[in-house]
Amino acid sequence: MTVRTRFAPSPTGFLHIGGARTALFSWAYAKKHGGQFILRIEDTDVARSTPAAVQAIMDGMHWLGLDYDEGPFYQMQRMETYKKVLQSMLDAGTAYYCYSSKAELEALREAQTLAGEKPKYDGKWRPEVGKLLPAIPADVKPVIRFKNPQTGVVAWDDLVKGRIEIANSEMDDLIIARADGTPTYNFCVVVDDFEMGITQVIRGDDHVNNTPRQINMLMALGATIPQYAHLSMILGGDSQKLSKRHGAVSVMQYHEDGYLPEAVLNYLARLGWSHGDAEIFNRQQFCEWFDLAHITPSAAQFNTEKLNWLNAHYIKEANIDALASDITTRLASMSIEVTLQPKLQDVLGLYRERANNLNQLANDIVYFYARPQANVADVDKHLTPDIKPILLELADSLSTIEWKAETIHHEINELVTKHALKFPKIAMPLRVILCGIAQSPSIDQVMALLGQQETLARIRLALKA
RNA sequence: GUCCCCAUCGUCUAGAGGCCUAGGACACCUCCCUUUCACGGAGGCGACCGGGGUUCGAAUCCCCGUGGGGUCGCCA
Repeated sequence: MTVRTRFAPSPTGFLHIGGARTALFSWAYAKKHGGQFILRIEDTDVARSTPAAVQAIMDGMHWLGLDYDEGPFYQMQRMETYKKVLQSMLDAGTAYYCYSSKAELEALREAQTLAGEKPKYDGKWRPEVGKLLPAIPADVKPVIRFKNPQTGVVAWDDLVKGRIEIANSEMDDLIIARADGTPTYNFCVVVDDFEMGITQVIRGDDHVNNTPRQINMLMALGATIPQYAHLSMILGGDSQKLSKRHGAVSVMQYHEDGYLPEAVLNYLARLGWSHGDAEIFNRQQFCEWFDLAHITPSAAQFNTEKLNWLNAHYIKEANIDALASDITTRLASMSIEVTLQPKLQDVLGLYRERANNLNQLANDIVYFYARPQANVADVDKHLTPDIKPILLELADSLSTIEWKAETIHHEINELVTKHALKFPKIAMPLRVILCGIAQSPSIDQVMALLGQQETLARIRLALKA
């Protein structure tokens, strides 16, 4: 049987880190087994679903490179199917109409909670042999409930958590169609997973409690039960649950924040899954290695430091032209236009090893394309009066040499020797003048890239002030 | 409260009864490299939640406790 997995988000917001990981694992599992990965949009909550959210989810998946083989399927476009199945269950007696009103149900719940009981539907309208049902109230539109078995247990071997058993007595008859006739989540999932031939349901931990109900419905429909794998949740850096209100951000936010998709993907893969001591692996390698057996059943805390480390790695590895293109965009958003000289690729060659973030990288190299505002503290510390004449001397000698890092280095060394100084005594003020701050790569290489004319101009301008 | 799930360094994790004096990675600390800051290299610090069992032997299996989380919607 070919593997078929799905990612089934509800379009009520962006694709956040937890959803992205669920999608990633489902996708990888399908890839690993040569199967199909299906995208299904669960939009039956009409009030909260938006097209913008659908787009945001697809954007996030695209950025991470999670392509789907089928879909997107929209549940709202599958109403006919659901209605048909609903009717068949009604006919088969595995579902029934319930005329308890919302208010009635609410009162029931309240009373049960007050009595310290687990809130459950009381089965008022559940048909039983020999049971007399109440008179149908004229003013209530009925919902449809699934007739859940009342005895025995539902069990499945969760691919992540192992065997899970839940007693049917713990469950009540859930509503599968609202009073307006529209089907509800648990029902749609069951019908879709069945009809789409899903073989492995890989989803969040929060669905564990839905699983026995879904299995019961699947059985009522005579369907084969898929395998289930429940992924534990991702916690924020403060070990608190990630939610819209607390720390959950769109995966696209990571793009904006200067992360490479390769880094985010690698990081997410390693969060709750492992392959021995492997830490760094690309998309393809991950697909080859991925298995459900090595997923951790416990929750994992998000750690930005490690993401940064991976990001640094992928920045070093990135194709230089692709990197240049990305950085050009980021510089443009700072109103910095990249000129032909110095060549951005060369500048990045000098700087990429020092960066763990694309925004930081862009920010660090701005001075190549715009004269920097020198940091005052650095000026005071390094551009001391005694060094100014020597720098002027340097500017003069530099004006006649062949412009290469080696020759520049040679000239500085000459001066260092002549005045019996240490190299940094000259290098540091040069950094301040040329870069605006006292930290930079090798100063001769910086000068070589910056160009003779611009370098000398900046030095002379600074000394005049 | 109910039911369900989870529990190894600060964090992510390896670990399928002896290979564990518990391994790797991030972070942190020290040293080296060095022209500053990074990068890189070499070291270091640092954990099996507690208690009972089972076993010749338990991080690993079982039970209890504790702690954390999820769930109990005409939301998904």
